[in-house]
Amino acid sequence: MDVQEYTIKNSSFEPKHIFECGQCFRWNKQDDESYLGVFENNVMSVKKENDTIIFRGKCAENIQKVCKDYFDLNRDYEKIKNKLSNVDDFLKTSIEYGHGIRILNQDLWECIISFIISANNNIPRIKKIIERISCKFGKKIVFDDKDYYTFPTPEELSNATIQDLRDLGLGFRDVRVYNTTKMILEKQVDLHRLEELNSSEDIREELLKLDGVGPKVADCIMLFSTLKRLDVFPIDVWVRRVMNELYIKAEDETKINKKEISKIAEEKYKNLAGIAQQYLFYWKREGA
DNA sequence: GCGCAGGGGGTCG
DNA sequence: CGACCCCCTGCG
Repeated sequence: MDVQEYTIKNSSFEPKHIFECGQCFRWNKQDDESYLGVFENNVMSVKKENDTIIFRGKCAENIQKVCKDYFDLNRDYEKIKNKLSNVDDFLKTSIEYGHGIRILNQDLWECIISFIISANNNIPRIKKIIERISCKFGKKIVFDDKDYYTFPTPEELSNATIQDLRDLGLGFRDVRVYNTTKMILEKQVDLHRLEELNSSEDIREELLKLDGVGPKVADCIMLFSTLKRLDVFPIDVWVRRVMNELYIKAEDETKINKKEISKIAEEKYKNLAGIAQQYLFYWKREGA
């Protein structure tokens, strides 16, 4: 397909907030402040000019449909923000700071592998590893005379040996990615069935079977992928830090029980805990 | 500038 | 609870 364009006006859409709140790894800021990314079989540029969002890209389907799905455009974030702002002033402040955040509907498989790679790792390196995996095992898409590469399908990634993965810089995560790819390909964990499960607990239980997927990674996968479990509350070092500062105030935050944090999140944020997490995370990491 | 510790979106045994 | 591969970052 050719290059397509689509524009919208939306008060809850800020490219910087969306792409730098830590949910995705393949969007990069360009010189003109736009963001360029590859997702599924699409390459896209997203630019905000005044109050208009301009999407321009090479898409496998109609760009409007692609954007609505991926950017979660049918969800009313104004309503969500109003609701969460009433919880307390901390959250209200963080929402004002990251008012343009949206939780993307990312490909489940890509999310699984990406967050396995994120374990005990830093973001610049995570991004580079994912880029190298895509270049080596994904499919090429040409956009504006430049080459881009899709994230490989399970079949495509199954061509990688453990040594291939090690050479791409995965470190000790090579075996985890290798095993998980195999498990998914052999349907020891069936991703299609996962989409049909109702309770987050049931989904988490399945995801935890995958090598390299622990509680934190499982929660990220559930929140940031098409599984869209907005009720889960991934707890990493940053969230632990901010929750301690705001509510718990323990001397040594590393000693806080995760259950204590989960309980507070559930009580305060209820079924929107995951979105609240993103506002808090972004606020803490970027700003305050 | 360069070299060297410190530590990172956690998970596993 | 310690190790884990790599390398990104900060400081001397």
